[in-house]
Amino acid sequence: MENADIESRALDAAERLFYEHGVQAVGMDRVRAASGLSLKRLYQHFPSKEVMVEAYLRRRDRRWRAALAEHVAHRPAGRDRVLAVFDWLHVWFGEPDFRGCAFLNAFGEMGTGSAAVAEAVREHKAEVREFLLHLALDARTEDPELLADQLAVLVDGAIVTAAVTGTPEAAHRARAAAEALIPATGRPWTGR
Amino acid sequence: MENADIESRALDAAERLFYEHGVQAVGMDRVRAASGLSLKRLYQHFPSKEVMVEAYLRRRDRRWRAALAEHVAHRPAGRDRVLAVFDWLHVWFGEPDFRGCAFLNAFGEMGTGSAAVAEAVREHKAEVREFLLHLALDARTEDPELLADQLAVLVDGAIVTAAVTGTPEAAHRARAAAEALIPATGRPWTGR
DNA sequence: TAGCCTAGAGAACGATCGTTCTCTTCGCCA
DNA sequence: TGGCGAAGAGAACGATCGTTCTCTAGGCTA
Repeated sequence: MENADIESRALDAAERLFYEHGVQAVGMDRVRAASGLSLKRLYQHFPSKEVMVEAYLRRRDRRWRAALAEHVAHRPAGRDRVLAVFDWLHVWFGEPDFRGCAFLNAFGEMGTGSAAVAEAVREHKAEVREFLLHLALDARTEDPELLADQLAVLVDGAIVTAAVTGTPEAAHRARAAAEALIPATGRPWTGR
Repeated sequence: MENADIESRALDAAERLFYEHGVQAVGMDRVRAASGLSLKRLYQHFPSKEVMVEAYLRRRDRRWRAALAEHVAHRPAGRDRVLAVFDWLHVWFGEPDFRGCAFLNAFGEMGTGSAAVAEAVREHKAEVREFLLHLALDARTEDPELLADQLAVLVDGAIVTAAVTGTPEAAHRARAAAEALIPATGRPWTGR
């Protein structure tokens, strides 16, 4: 078996378990059972649980942002594309295994205990904010930096609200708020 | 020693430890050492760790909402009072021991593992949303229910963003977003 | 003062944690 | 075919988890 296959299998199991139950609640033996790999092999590729958690978060970050980017790319650049972020969130919130933000959950658990995990979470949030900044720039808004920060707050707020309430409605509320933050000119990308 | 004193001492230690390090990362023996109480006494008042965690969350909920309400009560009812919520958040975010939302952190850790904890978190968020609804009603806004939902999203978004970034700036961004959501009439509470 | 009852501290329990080690099995090359 | 090296499963390690139990010390009553 290839190294990449092994790591993929391990992270598939780790992601499912860590995301559903939390990191601390899942032991390495449970990852072993779910992945079908031996403990020895797991520790060959991830020298400690902390490394595995970090790898889980970094892979999820790439996939999560890629899925979001892929979704909004289908809309024309500008205001619509910004709002499409919240449509994508709404779909995600409705998935049966949705359990909030994996990064915020991990940060809450291990933020003070693991610098590596905390850094991975910070980087994820910074990347998302960067992505939102690009959308804000494309929409030719007055203050793209401010809008990016505000969108980031709305996105995270919607995620945690949806997780706690158990309904995807927060995405619609956040979308409506975002609409109020973006000047609704007819063709915002042409300048004025 | 009175029962109330014992529970207070226990919860003081539990709150400090659980909030700083997370619930799962802190053992009962650590609560015992920090509180100066015996393990036996702790279990007399809290028959299990889960009960203690729930008590910690419920007491923190009361104090947190009381502190917020006390702060905004100093502003005149209406738009200013809504925005004062974010000023209070900014002060909170700047405190050295700020580590995000105790409820969201606990929910991420034990949301699927403890129904009692999950319920306490849901109730806290519902109470906060109810408080925001009262502010929205006092501000005579067009759609108070929608505004309350949006403010709740902004509040939670600001909290988690401040926790991850380590700066209180998110409160200002959320406040600016809230300003855009509230029609800036001269005296909004008079109707129009 | 003698005996009893409560409550204290913390040792100990079984389970499980992250991690390591042993022991067996299997495939490869001379 | 016989011997060797790598890799498999899972037992075992010490630590720590939540929880319970033991043992001792002290205050109250007769």
